[in-house]
Amino acid sequence: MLAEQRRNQILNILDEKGAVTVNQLHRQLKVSQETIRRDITKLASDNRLLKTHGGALLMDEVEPEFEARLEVNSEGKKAIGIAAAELVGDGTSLIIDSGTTTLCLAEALIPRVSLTVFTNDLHVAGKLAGLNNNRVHLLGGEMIGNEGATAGRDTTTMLQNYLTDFSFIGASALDASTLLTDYSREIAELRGQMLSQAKVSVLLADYTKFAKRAPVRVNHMDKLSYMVCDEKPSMAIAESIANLDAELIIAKPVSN
Amino acid sequence: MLAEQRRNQILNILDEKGAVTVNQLHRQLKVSQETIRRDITKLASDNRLLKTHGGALLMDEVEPEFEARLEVNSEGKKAIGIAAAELVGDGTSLIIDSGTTTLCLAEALIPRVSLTVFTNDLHVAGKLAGLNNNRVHLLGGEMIGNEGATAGRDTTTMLQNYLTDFSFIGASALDASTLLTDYSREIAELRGQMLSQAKVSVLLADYTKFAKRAPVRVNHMDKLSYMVCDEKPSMAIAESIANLDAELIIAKPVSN
DNA sequence: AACAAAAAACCACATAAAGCAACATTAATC
DNA sequence: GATTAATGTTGCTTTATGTGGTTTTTTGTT
Repeated sequence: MLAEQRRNQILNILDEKGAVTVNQLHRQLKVSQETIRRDITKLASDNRLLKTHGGALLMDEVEPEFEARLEVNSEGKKAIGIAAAELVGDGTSLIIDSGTTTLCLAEALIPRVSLTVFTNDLHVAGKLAGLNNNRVHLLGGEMIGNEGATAGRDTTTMLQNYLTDFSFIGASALDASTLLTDYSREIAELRGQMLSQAKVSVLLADYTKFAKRAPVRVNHMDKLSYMVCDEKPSMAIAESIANLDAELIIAKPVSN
Repeated sequence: MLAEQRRNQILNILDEKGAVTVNQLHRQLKVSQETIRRDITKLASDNRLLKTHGGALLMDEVEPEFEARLEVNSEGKKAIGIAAAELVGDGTSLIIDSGTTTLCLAEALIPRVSLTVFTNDLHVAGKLAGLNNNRVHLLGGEMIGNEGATAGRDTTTMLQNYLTDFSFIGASALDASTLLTDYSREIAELRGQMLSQAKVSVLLADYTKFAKRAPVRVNHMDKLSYMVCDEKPSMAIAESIANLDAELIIAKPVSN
């Protein structure tokens, strides 16, 4: 039997049963367990099924875009969120950028009371609005793709009116020489402005963003006070951050 | 049985019953209590359920308030949304107000392409953004309560910059003499402005809003072109609408 | 409020199953 | 026949689960 044929058969069996084990397939298809594993790994990498310990499951249809991204290093992001939240006291004012890491920060800020929050992220806004006497302001503007966030001229214009105690910005790519960069001009400009509108500016970057570079540079990096990450960055990056007079905080992984 | 499969089953059982104990699952799924506990811990860390002493609970769904309100006359609101959407062609520009009725409109607008949308409702924005070449602009401003919407000075200021083909506004209360009224100044002002920033303005009001009065009046009602509702309103209201030179559209209930 | 008993949760360890990686073997392709 | 891709084998590592003992929470009773 052809390998590809066998993989199709795996999918068929899976469709019927909803779940299969490696052993089941090994017996039924008369190939070694290793081969079955390799098949499952391949099918999973093509998003045809869900690989799990011992076998595979049918994919349950979920919005892959946002959900999947949330899963990328979610432990690290949680840790960063918790560490960054420790900087924030009750009653302070914050700018919070869009993204999954900043969403973890928002999650960690739930216990705080009387926060004044400005954000361009719908999920962040939803998480903190109507809670503990918080005042949450959503930065208007054009919705960008499927991110659940706004950016653009309206966004930066509205942000100009507000000066806060803290700003927390996310990262798309960070390298030692160009520092922070982004894939779109709108987001890069917004982040640059967020940096310059707060007394204390904090960059949240998990290690998956290190040593990458995107086309548009983020300005005002000299306003940075802290960078929070989940792993020690390279010597070069650490030095660049130190040169900005910013303090590096390595978040300890959460134990759960 | 696969571990992951078992976890899914836990969620299914939980969905039915709303709450489960460790012992119950232990007996039903034939694994040790400790394993059940580990499953529950894992599921809880993924935010799939709420871990408690002795078992687990269903996560309280997003804002019960909002969900509950969505249920009030949802059939009527759906019908209104579909009828109102028929006014809208591809490529047009719209202002869409916040609320459950306007969310039904957004739902009904999903098949349209190349819309330019301005809205202060996060759910509406999320529903139409990143779809069919639409451009969706979120009106910034302060988040009001748990509504998932913005209002206030920033919102009206931003709205001022935009003139559209249509505006669709919701209703809190509608009676024959004062016409449209609201419970907060911010929302009343926003709705008034929405009315005056579009060529064609449409009021969406299901029958539960009829013959009610709230403290703050909505201005610019003379700009109204259509009112869409799910039941014939009283003679008095119909007359008031007619006096505004607006056309009354009674939406036919959807059959499903 | 203080206490005791029962239930549940937690922890550390043991074991079995599954996964992984390197290498060997076979089959297919040129 | 040489090269490459696919499969199988083997030894080691990781994960999942159960067990027994200890600690914490809950609950009922003074």
